[in-house]
Amino acid sequence: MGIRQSSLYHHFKTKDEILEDLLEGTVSGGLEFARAVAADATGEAVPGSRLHAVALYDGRQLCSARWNLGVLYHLPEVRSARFARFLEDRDELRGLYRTLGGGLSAVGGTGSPGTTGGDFAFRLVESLISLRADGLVTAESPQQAADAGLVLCGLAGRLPAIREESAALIARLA
Amino acid sequence: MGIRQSSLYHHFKTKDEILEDLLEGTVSGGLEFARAVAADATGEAVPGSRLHAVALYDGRQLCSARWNLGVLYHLPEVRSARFARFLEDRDELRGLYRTLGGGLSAVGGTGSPGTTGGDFAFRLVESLISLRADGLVTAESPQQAADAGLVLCGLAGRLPAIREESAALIARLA
DNA sequence: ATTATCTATAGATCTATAGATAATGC
DNA sequence: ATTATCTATAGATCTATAGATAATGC
Repeated sequence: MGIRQSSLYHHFKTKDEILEDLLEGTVSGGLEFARAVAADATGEAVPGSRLHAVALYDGRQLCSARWNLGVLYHLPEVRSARFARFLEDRDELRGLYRTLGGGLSAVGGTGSPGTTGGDFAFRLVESLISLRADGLVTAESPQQAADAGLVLCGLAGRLPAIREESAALIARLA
Repeated sequence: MGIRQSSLYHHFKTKDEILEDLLEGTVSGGLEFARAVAADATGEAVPGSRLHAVALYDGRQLCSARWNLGVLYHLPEVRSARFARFLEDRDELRGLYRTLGGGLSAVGGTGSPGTTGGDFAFRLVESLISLRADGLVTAESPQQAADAGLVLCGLAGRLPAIREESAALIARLA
């Protein structure tokens, strides 16, 4: 038995404040890493390596964190203004996926402005939350999700080189 | 103002029974269609067309249903035995995605037994729930999700033909 | 001395029932 | 006559506070 329910109110004013903290913890690490990758002057030798690194780092975090807190994303109260900070951070992260994905997509055919490969990569990484809730996550799940995201950017052919540079980026910037 | 909270208990015994009904409604249509597609003796002229049809039908349903009830999937009580029926149905649907996907994947390289294209298609379709919760669904979202699933089955090259046969399957079997 | 936990509980909210009232279908 | 809704509310559960007790750091 850990701590009593009421003792939490010594550290937090309200239940929403606890929730905000938990939610923030699910994005802060990934966002910080994504910012570092995007800001890195070295860039990437193989296009897509940076997106892959961000997706892999983020996915690993979602799968290995003590609790599967991504399941909280769908609580109705989360869409209220009180959680603006979390929502903005998650939105910034989505934007970085989009940017690093280069705005291209292997889907959609000709000139559809719609969903980019970066968007799909973001969604595939977040789908690890459901996979984990279903008890289906394996050690390879984050890697496979990141790989799939890159395939949807139309970069299937360069996956081996991308994986290599992605691993190096994580080693250097994480 | 619709109906009073207490009036619901004329139709349902408990709150969990209401929840079970709502959850069931999110899978029953898609599952029924997927069963029909899988059982259809005609088969498919182009591999992947049936998976595409199932994904498209399912995704449209998730995006156009009156309420975005997929957000209920992550409620903690849903993983309890009381909701076995819903969980089994959703699992059967996942299995049909896998079967129709042919067990192949455009990711994973050589001989990894892991995630198949069908699994990814299932996850991409369910990611429409989060997309809708974020207010980002457009008219093309279900089509793009289905297309992306097929790309992850390694069938990007045959997408135009697949789209065509998928549409015909939906027209015939839905 | 300060910070963190505990027990106990007030007040708010949620779930489900009872019984009255309204609507529907022979 | 049966089925569906409503109001009112009992009892359960949840949120947050008060005040006592324990742990920590000078």
